[in-house]
Amino acid sequence: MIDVTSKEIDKKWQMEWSKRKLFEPKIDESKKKFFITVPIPYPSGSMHLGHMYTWTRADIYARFMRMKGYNVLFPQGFHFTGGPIIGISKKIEQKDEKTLWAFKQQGVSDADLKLFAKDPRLLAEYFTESFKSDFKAIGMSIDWTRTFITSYLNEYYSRFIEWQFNTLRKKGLISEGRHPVVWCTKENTPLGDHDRTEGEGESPQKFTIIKFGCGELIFPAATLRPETVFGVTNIWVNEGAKYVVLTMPGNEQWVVSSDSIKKLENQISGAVYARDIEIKDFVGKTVKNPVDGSNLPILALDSVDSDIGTGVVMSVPMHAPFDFYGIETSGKDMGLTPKKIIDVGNENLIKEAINKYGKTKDGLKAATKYVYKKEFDYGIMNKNAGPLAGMAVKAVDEAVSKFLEEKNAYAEMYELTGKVVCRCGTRGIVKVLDKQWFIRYSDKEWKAKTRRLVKNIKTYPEEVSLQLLNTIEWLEDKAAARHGGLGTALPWDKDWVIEPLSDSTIYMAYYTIANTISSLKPSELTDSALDYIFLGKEGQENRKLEGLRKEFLYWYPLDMRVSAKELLQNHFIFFLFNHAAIFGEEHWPKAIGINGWLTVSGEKLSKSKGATLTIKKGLEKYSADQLRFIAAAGNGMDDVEWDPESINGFNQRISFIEQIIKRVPDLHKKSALLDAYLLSKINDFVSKSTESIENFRYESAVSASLFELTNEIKLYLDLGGANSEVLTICINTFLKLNHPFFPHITEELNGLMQNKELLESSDFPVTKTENKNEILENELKVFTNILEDIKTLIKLIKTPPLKITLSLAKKQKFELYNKIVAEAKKTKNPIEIRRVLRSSDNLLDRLLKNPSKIPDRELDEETEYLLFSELKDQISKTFKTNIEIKKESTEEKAMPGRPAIKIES
RNA sequence: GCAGGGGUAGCGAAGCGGUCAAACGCGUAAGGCUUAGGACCUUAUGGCUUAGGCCUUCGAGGGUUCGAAUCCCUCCUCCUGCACCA
Repeated sequence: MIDVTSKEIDKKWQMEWSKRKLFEPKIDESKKKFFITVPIPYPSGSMHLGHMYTWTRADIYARFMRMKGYNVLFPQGFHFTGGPIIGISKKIEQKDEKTLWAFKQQGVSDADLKLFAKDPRLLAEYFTESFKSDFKAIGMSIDWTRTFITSYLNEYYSRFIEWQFNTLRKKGLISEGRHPVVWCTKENTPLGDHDRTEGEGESPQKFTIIKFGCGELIFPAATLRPETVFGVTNIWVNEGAKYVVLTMPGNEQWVVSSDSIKKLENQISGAVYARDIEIKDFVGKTVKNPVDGSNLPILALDSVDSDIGTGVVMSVPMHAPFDFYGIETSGKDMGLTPKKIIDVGNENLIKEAINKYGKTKDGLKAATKYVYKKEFDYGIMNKNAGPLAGMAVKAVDEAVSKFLEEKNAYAEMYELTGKVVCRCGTRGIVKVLDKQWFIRYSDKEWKAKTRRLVKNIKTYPEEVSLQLLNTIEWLEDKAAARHGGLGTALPWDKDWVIEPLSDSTIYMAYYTIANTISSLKPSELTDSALDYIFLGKEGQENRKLEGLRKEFLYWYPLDMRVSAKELLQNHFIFFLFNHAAIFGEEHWPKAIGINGWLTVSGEKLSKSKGATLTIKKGLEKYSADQLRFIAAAGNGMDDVEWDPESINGFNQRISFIEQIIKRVPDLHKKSALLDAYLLSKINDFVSKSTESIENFRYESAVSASLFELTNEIKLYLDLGGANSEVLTICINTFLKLNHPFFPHITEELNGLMQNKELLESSDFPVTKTENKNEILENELKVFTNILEDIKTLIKLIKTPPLKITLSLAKKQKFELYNKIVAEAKKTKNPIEIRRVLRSSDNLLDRLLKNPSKIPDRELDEETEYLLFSELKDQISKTFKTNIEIKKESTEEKAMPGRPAIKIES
């Protein structure tokens, strides 16, 4: 018996493939090429089952295409670019317990940890090697001659990235500008989601500042709804808060809450603290409304949050519940006259909202949300709104800022959508980075080009394409560089390092030359040399570059890129954009395959969670193929649950096949119809399996090739089939169909079959239409149904049967039956069928009685009879009794596909 | 909030207008084999029946159709992404 969990078998075949260099393809003009990749992983920890899920999916495709006769390239590099490796190294140095625990879980020794603390590069290299050995151990058919790492640690790669950015810049797709980021003022770094203890997902939101003059001073009110300035009645401040004066560009003196100093200083260059003021002194004074020059009182209101915006708020009671309520309480006796400036077809919107949600803080918040949404969606500016009158609120944005600018009353600032706290404990703010390099993904022409690319790409599953197109719509400029972290410096501004999502967009092209590039010195890899290799720009031809150019032309474009869904709207979209910008249309990628996440007992495998389910640990318990059975867990983008118990099913099928292989030489019985049936039926599994693999539906593929196919062989044997020729065909088909999924064990069984050729070098099975016999398949189904029926009947009778008579329906009945079938293939509407057939036969009534059970499978009287006759002895044996098969029976109950059963006991 | 994808038996997962009580797998139960366990084999696994039958289900509620898990509308709920983070 083969030990299914054996690692020996894994190693044996891995060595065999490697010895024959089956995964190190060379240019071969006689073969069609197929180039497939998975995004480069970041080697900051061990590979876990979640990784394996994705890579196995790619490997299966690679092996499948290889068997289909393609010259397949499946390379794998590693991403060193970014901050975390350095961060982790630091944490180890600081002896952070969580980090140390996670690495010890992964089997890292204390000595190695010491090295990691000293040099982050050693950490990355350690896990690169760890990934590589895991990839090998689970049988990835990767070409390791083309592996590489990114960042300045690889001069060749850095040159490649410099070339990419120079090229983008020449095309006008790089720009310099201002950019708001969430920022920690203590650590002086941007706060990504992962750097926060609170406020994940919160982002900068633009506020308009409207400047209200008060003598020499300005009260800047921050608002999300500048159009309501036409309905402003007063200004709110919070008497309990501290206020200060800031000197702004143009020597303006702004009165703002002290909480907003840092924000404004970080956002508006030139903003400087001038002095403290006592806000109480201003309550009761007036400011000028920039819109019409009218005087508005400054009033105090407790609910004004000095921490949001500037701490100065304009009050628009008819359109803001807080203000409405504020006027009712604090501004009662001021004689203010609220003005309505937006019509939504409901005069009492604001009152109703407040009544509905209540006057508590939360109630007013909800009411605000409600009112804002209604007014934004349906509101029209009315005649009180000056130059905006008649415009939809939705469309008013540009006009209002222009209007305010003309009055010199406009400024802007950013506020967070919610509270953010850095890991260091500091409250996060929005900072506007003045000089930042962007990739201009907002560029209209570029978007159009990328849209065209996406429309021509094949995606699995199909919905991915829609998602990509939608992402193109909202995508904005992306900051492409930062300070610190590993990477490649911007070629024209060496202070900046190109950030990780931007230096990993076109490296698939680099694979094509990664194995031969060392024939050059990095310095020989000039922009014009790269222009020649990748873009075919003339003038740089020389013998050394010729070979690289050839490699690129042979392997590119990329035929398939595989990954999990979380990369879709970031990495993938950039990958597509950059290809559209840099490469000729003939080198645009062809297809994308996206999968969901692997969950284990309902939880997804993240880096921290994955620490306990590493490949290494998996391999202690299971063989590579048993683990690869993971890939059979799902079909589309949904998350899939991996149940280790299901491996039992895999083991069973493998040992079943092994047993059959051992028995085959002794089986020499021929059964005309049964043999023909199996050869016909096997086509179903070949086509289902092929189609499913092609569409990345591995669940379905394995279901067909591993389970349904063996079930069919079982049935064949149970019915007395014993033809070694037929079984040999079946087993060979089984091995080939399953080889992409379970390459090791199938090679082993293939050896047991004494086949000379490795499966890895064999052809993938194709359907043999000449063997297809649908009527026979239908009739066999009839037969197995009858067996079931007899079984239940015998159970009912409770005494052993003496004789069973099976009476087959008359030929005329079959004819009418098949007429119905022919009609049912067009429509199953019983009224229609009846109209066409117009027979008074009561068989018609019976068959059409239940519309959902109208037969649609063709049957044949002769075949039915021959099949039952051929298998007659088998029935006798099963039920230990005599069987009589009657043809052309007058038995009323006998129906086509449903012989009448008579049991004598 | 915006965009995309889901919600089917104890679990995983097919089906995407008509033999659907629901493929396939796991699990569970009974029986066989075995000294025993495991493995393996057989049978069962929505309900009610018991001469090959019927009924009810596919997140909830409506609608279209001779016919809907499948198409349309509303709602509930879960997953993913939303950018300087790999």
